[in-house]
Amino acid sequence: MGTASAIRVAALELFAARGYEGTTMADIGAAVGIRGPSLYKHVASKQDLLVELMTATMDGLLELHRAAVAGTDDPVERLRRAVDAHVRFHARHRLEAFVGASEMRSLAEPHRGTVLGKRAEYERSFRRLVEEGVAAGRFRVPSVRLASYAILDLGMGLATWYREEGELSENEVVWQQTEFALRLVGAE
Amino acid sequence: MGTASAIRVAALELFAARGYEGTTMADIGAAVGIRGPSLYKHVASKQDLLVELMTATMDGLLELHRAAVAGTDDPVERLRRAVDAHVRFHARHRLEAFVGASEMRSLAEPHRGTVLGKRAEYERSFRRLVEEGVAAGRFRVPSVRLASYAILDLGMGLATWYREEGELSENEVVWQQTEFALRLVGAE
DNA sequence: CCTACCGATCGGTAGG
DNA sequence: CCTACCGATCGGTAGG
Repeated sequence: MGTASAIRVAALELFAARGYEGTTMADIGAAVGIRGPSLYKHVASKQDLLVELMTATMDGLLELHRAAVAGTDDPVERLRRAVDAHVRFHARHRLEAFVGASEMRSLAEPHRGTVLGKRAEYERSFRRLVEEGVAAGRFRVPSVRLASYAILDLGMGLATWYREEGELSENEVVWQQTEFALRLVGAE
Repeated sequence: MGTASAIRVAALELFAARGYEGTTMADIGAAVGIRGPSLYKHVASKQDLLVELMTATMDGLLELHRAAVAGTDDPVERLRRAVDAHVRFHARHRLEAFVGASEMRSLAEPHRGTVLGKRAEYERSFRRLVEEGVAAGRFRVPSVRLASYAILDLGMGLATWYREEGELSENEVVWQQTEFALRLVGAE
């Protein structure tokens, strides 16, 4: 692993544990065995570390999402695959998801706007999946918007309590959350 | 409204918008029309503002929860009332819930341990409600723990996207989320 | 990759 | 409730 990527990993863990404002460049340097000022040979700034982390996270999530829903036309199966990708991503990238949700305020413009735009696009896509299922008579929900928020919240919440060392394997959690999502929309 | 409570309101809004570390005592003072140092006539420290905010939030949530489940023995109705209280609290106290979830790391010991203990107690109580329903044959869930986490996550997520000015009233959101929770546990 | 350092900012205190 | 100020800390630069 190169120094630059070791720095990114250290920054992610520290941002998650202490927050962006609570993390110093000296902290990040110490985590990879160098002094704070030496970091500037590898990264442009502390803010740049946050920008890269948050945009890469949203890009990765969107890419997985598009691949997941591209394979089939059946509304139930499309939602199932989208939830699978959503939950799996949040289980595998807990820290990224947590930082992404809690450090939006530390992200400067114009990057903040970019990330918010991608997040809105992701939400719209999920809403469309629920709409398709309703239109096809396969889902029954009181509100499409609330149902899609609820499904997204299942995955985001997971990022706060899931632990790799826990008693539940990733596949078990993914399966159960997918089941919850399908129950939630009244899938038939 | 007294100065002390105006200060608490301002601190809550600023902690939610900029984070605890990103908020200065001068910011809080400016929000109530005084200078930073003058705050110390009303509060002990910046940390004390966070401690009061987070403990009061968890105490309020626990109190509402206990009152909600005390009125009936029917498992379905008990869960319905608990979810109602949970969702309503998170709709009415969005900022408190958001700060409570994102600023745990800024809370110093021993208060951090106290708040974590209360949160664990709250989670256990919800888990027990789901267990009761399963034991009575009224719920069908693959995992009691995951189902209760999922229900709790519905309310916590709401704190990030709910807006009082939005198109959905508090009662509508509460009703729909309660419906989602009951679907989630396969209530009969 | 380091030390030395700059300019700015912070929480909190002194003293009125 | 204020100004003046302390001691500490921060992100980033200079210069090697």
